[in-house]
Amino acid sequence: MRVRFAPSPTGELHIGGLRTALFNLLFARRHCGRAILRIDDTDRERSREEHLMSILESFSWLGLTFDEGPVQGGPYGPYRQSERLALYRDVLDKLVAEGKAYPCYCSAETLEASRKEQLKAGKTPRYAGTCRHLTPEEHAEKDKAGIRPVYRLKVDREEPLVVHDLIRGKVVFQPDQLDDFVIMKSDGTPTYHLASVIDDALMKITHILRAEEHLSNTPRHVLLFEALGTTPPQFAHVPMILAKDRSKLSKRHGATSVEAFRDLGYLPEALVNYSLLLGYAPPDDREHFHWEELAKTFELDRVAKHPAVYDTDKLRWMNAYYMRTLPLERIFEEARPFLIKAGYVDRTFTSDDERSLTLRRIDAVRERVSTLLELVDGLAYFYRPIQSYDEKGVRKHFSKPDVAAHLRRAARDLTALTVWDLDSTERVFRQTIEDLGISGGALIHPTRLAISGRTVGPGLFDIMVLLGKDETIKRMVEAADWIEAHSSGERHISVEDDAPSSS
RNA sequence: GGCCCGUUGGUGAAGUGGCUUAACACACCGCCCUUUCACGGCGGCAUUCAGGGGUUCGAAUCCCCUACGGGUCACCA
Repeated sequence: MRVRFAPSPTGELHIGGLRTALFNLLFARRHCGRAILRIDDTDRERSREEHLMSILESFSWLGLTFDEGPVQGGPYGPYRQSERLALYRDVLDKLVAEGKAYPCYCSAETLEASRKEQLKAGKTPRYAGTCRHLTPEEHAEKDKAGIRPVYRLKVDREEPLVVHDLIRGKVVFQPDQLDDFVIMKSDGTPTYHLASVIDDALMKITHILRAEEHLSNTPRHVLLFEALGTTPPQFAHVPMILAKDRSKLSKRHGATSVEAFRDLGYLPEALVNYSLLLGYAPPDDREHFHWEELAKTFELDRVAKHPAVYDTDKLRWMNAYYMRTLPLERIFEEARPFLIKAGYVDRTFTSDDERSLTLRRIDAVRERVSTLLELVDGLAYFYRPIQSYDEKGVRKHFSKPDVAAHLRRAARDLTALTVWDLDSTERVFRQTIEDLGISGGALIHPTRLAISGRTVGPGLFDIMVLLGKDETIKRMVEAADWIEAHSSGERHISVEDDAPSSS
């Protein structure tokens, strides 16, 4: 059992491509077969080396590996079609010699005109077969005139062509829909149809799992396999992925490639796991799993026939799950480039202490964010002075009469501490609250705002410990200064007091 | 326009003739937990399976038609 995923390097790895690749990998694992990665780069104009690199990098980042492919090689290489061009020529020559293919000199304009006409008449555009019966003399004449021909496959099918799709069931195509299609372009490179079929045959592919957009191409491929004297493999066409408005997912909908989601701070585990939930229903209610785990029970008949809408809300939820459950080191590894970019950490840590402190800070913040980008944001106040205090927080927590004094008092009490940990900070802080005779919230909330600038975040004492004694006290005093500086003049804002006030 | 595929809630979906007064998850709305946020827990959210006809004792599940959505008709893959 052999399957292949065959992207063309004309762009980054698309989110739909990822899922198709995943299904191939799953299917191969399930049946102890081999998964092949093949690069279909016969389009000289649009194929780019950088895109190939980007696709390979995406797979490696996702932790997905194929059994054979351009990087690891294999017995059926090379795995880039651009390196197999001679092969296709040989096959074409053979087809021509056998009378199964012929050169066509029709101009693009003529063909286009004919196509338009047929379309207008409500018919399926088909090639008229003009060049089919050209004599050798006429060939020579055209060649001499410098016309570079394309080659077409001679199609004489009269019976309906039936495809037994493993996902869709029986699909019938009528012979009047088929025509002599182009298999070799005038520049000597094969069309997708030719190259793909030759390689699938040569690479002994047994099952083709690909996107639904290829369903209509399948009859052509079956015809080619037959012309080659090979039995066609089995086909399975997976449904497409749509955007929220039910149209085809495109750039205007935001991120559509693996790379783009990576830049937005999504984790490979989440991207892969979520992709698997689209158009596929695991046998049980579990939603979190590694793809290799799902492979154990993977069945094509559980793949949906209808397209699915990509729901980034659910992706976020999935990502948040992995943010808080993956090993801390894993999160750190993925967060690192983001932290460096933000300037919070160096490429190389100056000390182990600094590294472990960063790890602890990440651990405190990660369970309340959904993406790595949000993680970086949630870490900001540990690495940067406070830019501003949350506005709503100021109204709510900085406007009460004695806050500044309370903050100073708490700062002073904390200064006495020699051991700066969770227990001691909380003990002293609670004592201050008691001494002041106020409610816990009346001091906790202003302090949180003072040292983080925010009203939300990890537990207050966690923040204190992770921020360090000096910085904590400094920020409390600064906040007290700030409050006093901003409370002069008209300061009769009556604030809705939800915390029971002092006695 | 021809051909092909599809249609269960805002979204992903379970469901393959009676066990369904349609699972589960995301989102949303309440409540609880909590110094905040998040996590977690509990509850609410489709009188109905695009619409209409049939078949059947019985249909979301089988058949037909209509509507809608998508794919494809390239010297792109």
